[in-house]
Amino acid sequence: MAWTDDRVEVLTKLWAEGLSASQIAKQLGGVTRNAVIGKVHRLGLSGRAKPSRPATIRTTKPSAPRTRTTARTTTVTTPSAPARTARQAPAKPPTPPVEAKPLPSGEYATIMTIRDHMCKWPIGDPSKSDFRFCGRKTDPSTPYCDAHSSVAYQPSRRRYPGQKTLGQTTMKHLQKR
DNA sequence: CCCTGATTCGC
DNA sequence: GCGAATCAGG
Repeated sequence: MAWTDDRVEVLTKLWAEGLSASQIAKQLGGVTRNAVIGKVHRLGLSGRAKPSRPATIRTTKPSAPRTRTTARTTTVTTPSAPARTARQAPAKPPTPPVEAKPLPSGEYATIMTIRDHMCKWPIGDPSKSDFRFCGRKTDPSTPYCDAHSSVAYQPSRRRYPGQKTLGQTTMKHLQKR
């Protein structure tokens, strides 16, 4: 399929809107995302919202030795006691009553800012960069705030027949895979 | 493994 | 000019 003027127009528009190449390709139809990207480059509009990102320097030369110019240790100033790793995902066996809610105050705790007495309920995907902790105030005895404690330690309502419900005796349920 | 864009190069 | 193949990264 040829790049007609109006198709290019659509491409340009969608690209400017921030759609991904594959999405644009899907919408245009008849082209792959590679085609879209290729066209985008040929049109000279490769980087759209590039806040201070001159160009992703890429040594793409099969025969060219790669010069690794890395080594950049981020200096981290951790106040005091390092936050213990908050593990254990929500774990929704029978019924996930409440999902993790962001802070009402709009604040979030990151792995950097989490401290003692801050709720360590995970919010988001730990593998993502937007991973946060609840961060609300907690009792000294619990890693979670009230709301999240009630979720985390919820006594399994309906257990299998023959098994008694065990209240909140599960402080140390490790999750293994 | 899914996705993203970037680049190369034969067509 | 085009875009598949490939690469590099998230």
